Amino acid sequence: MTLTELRYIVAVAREKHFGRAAKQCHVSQPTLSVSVKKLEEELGVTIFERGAGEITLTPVGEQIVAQAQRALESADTVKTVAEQGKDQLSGPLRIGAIYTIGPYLFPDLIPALKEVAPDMPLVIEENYTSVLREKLKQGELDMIIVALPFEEQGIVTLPLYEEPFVVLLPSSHPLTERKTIKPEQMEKENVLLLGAGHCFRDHVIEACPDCVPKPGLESDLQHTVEGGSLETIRHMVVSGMGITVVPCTASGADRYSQRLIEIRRFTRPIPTRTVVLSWRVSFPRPKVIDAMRKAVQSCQLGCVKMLK
Amino acid sequence: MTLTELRYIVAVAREKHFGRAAKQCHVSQPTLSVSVKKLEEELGVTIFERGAGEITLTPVGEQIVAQAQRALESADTVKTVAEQGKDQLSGPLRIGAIYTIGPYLFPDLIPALKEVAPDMPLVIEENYTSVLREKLKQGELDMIIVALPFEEQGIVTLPLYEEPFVVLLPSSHPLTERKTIKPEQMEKENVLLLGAGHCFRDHVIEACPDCVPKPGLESDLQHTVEGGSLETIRHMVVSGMGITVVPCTASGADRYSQRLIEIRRFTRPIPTRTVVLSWRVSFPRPKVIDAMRKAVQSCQLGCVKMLK
DNA sequence: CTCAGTGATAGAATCTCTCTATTGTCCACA
DNA sequence: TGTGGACAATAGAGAGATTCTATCACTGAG
Repeated sequence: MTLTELRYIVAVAREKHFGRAAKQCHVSQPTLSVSVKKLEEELGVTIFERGAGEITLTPVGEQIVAQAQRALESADTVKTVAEQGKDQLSGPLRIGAIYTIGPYLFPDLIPALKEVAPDMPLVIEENYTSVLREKLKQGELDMIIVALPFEEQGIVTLPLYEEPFVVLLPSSHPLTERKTIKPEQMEKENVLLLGAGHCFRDHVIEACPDCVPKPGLESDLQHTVEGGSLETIRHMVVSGMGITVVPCTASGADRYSQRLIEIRRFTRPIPTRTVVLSWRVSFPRPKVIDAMRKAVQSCQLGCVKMLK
Repeated sequence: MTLTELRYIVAVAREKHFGRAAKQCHVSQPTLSVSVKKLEEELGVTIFERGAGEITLTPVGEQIVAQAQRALESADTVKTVAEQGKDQLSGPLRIGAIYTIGPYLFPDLIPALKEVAPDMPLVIEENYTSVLREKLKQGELDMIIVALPFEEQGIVTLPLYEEPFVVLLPSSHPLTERKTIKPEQMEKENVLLLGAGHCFRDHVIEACPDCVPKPGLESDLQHTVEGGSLETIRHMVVSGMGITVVPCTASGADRYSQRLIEIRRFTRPIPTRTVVLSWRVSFPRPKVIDAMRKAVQSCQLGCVKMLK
């Protein structure tokens, strides 16, 4: 049984005439005759009574044609669904970002995305790079926003922007005297760090190798804030427990009074991280990628340098 | 788009694996790959994301597969409907009979039919041969029961039984003295006849040509009972208005007391009529024909001679 | 770095579908 | 009683689609 055959019997039932039905189906009359007969044989039922005069439907035939119409309708709906869903910007999109990007990017990014793709529901997740990497590969996430280095087979990575790091100091800290800070000047400071797993921890260690104790070495200063977030660390800076380094978007420049916390840029060369967008090579919605790029570029991140 | 393609995508969506899906569909894996791709191209959307690991459904793909399942179900229902309707003895059957048969045959025939085909609704009609003939040809009736002669192109005629004619006399009539009656003995009698159009009128005229006035000839006796039925005529016989000839099944032998009406057989050769069953050669329910024959033969018509 | 697993691709064989041409019936008209 | 027209069925050929086997390309594991 094929959809074509069903179309044929519906046409014959409507026209009660093989010739006219054939014309409507854009096929020849023999084609119709043969197809209808074939279907009748397959079903084991006579659908039409071909008499001298008009063609009539048998009692079974009537039921069959009615059901055939329903089936054709269902099949047509498949096309409709496809047509409606053709818009790649309509299905849900699952985005992930690392902890040190999400809270500072999403508030700008999500409205921007809603602008270019208003019908695309967004599912947001924040996590470690390693977790995001796996979820992306497994198809549990469609796109992730992480920081370089990030290499993965079958994953495409597109640089979005370069983000300078800044130093956060308590207002009373001696270093506030300086306009820009060199990593070496922080050597003796208690530099608060995120826990292991946060890639930004590694970035900071790379930027000021001497600010933190060497692995395995004991230290009386508690540098690492396990399970903490940049926000936690900032609060700790405010309360004088140390200084820290954060990506500029996390500086909270717009949220804190200068009386509590001071922000200082690094002396050139300024340490930065490159924020990238990644997706599976097989991800089949190129328009979504484009929309995402546009949305990121339209974000007012101020301190960052948009790429491309 | 074909039902096969829909089956394929449903299988792939279920198995999330082309190889296993191919096995389930009893085709090779390339067949599936090509078919799915073809459908995707036709619909203009990507249904599956073929990544490194498991195959996943795109948002559109999920909707499409769901709708495809519904379409397949509808198509399957066509088969179910056909299967259920295969029983030729289940659809309604429209039977016609002439006025001089219906009232005497149906009371026996209908219960007999219900016996062999309990699920076949019956639609009954009584009319003149000419009307039944047209309705049969037009497909408004499926089978008719008439008396010979009955010839028609495209119509099959099967003799059912031979029915002798009998004479009905008022109890006081001189002819009641005789055990059997010869047509010539009725020459002077007022023989009551059905109106034109009733084939039985012609049968009687053929049986006793001399009992009725020649066409065009005036007669002081009113022979023809226009618009009447055999029942009307019998009542007229009872009330002494004349005698008549009826088919034996219409003699009412079982319903009238002998004090009111007398029944006499004809002297041999007994005039008879042959009652036949007719249907269009194209009528597609042979089992119904068989059921009808069986039902007629099981009727307790007493006086008639069943054929074959 | 090789091997197993998986989906895509290529080319050939087969099957199916559709077409044109024709036949067979029925019916209307003369 | 033919005769022509309308209509569906049938026959045979050609085109197109489907499916197969064999192979390739890619990924991930040991």
